[in-house]
Amino acid sequence: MTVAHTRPALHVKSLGSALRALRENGMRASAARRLVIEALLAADEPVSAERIAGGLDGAVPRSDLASVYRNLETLGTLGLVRHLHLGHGPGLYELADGDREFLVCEGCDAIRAVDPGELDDVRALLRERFGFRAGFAHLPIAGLCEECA
Amino acid sequence: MTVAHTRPALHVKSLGSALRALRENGMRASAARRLVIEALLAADEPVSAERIAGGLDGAVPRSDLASVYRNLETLGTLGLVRHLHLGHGPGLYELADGDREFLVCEGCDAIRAVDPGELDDVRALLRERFGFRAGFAHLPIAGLCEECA
DNA sequence: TTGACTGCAAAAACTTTGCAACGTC
DNA sequence: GACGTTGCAAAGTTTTTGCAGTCAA
Repeated sequence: MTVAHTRPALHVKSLGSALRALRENGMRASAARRLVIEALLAADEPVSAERIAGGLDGAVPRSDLASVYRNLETLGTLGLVRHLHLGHGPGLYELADGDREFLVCEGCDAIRAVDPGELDDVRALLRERFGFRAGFAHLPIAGLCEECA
Repeated sequence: MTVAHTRPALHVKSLGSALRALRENGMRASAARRLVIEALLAADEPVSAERIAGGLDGAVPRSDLASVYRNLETLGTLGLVRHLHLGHGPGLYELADGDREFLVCEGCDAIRAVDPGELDDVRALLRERFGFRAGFAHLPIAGLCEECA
């Protein structure tokens, strides 16, 4: 693993483009990796490693959990996959082209996904005040939704 | 555990006030609970359950890890203790009167604590735009600090 | 005296690692 | 053919649970 830790997201649109990105970085386009990418393409929301290995309830073939973790990590360092924590429970993963950011309600656990632009002035305010570049894709904004407040 | 899940923070200033809050809610002021509260008073930063049970390097007596977890949970439902996640690693705990909120840099893992008022207009913006009451004490704002950006 | 609470032990939940066999380049 | 990668098993880390005994009210 000689790949730099932080990379710009690569915006994967298809299995093919992801496999190409792997090969361009000197890694192999193995069957196990194909499966992880297919699962993430099939899921329309962030999913756990366990769920990917389980085949997303039949949407893709089941696979080995340890390999799934290893490949999520590998794909992450390439910038193809992003790791998220929405509340408790296991870590979740999504393709990096899903550029949404998240608000989670700590009252009812509802997750609201918003497009990146919608948080730009929140980001601007934080940058101006603290010199801090905030991102809400890995860690969401936590709080209370309208109903729970 | 018949206590409501969400409560206003109780602002514990001393061991005595915390024990009083326990008794007023029909719970017992046991030695194990005293120890957890003493540890949190002694720590000047969020600490893990493991570290509390370990006695904070001699600052307080060691105690049983399972009981520490149980009591952190209990004190949490009373609003005396808050549970935080700053990055990876174990969950952290602090007294609820430590009302600071956090920014964590995902580049260098630096944690910056800020006073609650400093994020009020970020909060106002989020409330206006999304009807969402954000809080950054349980989950911090993640991003990149000035040096890492 | 009563039953909430404890400490210990065991297990559950999540993730990582070691290693021989395998499959991609 | 070389070696990156896999699948299985085992272990690591963090948190929860069961239970008989203990202690606060």
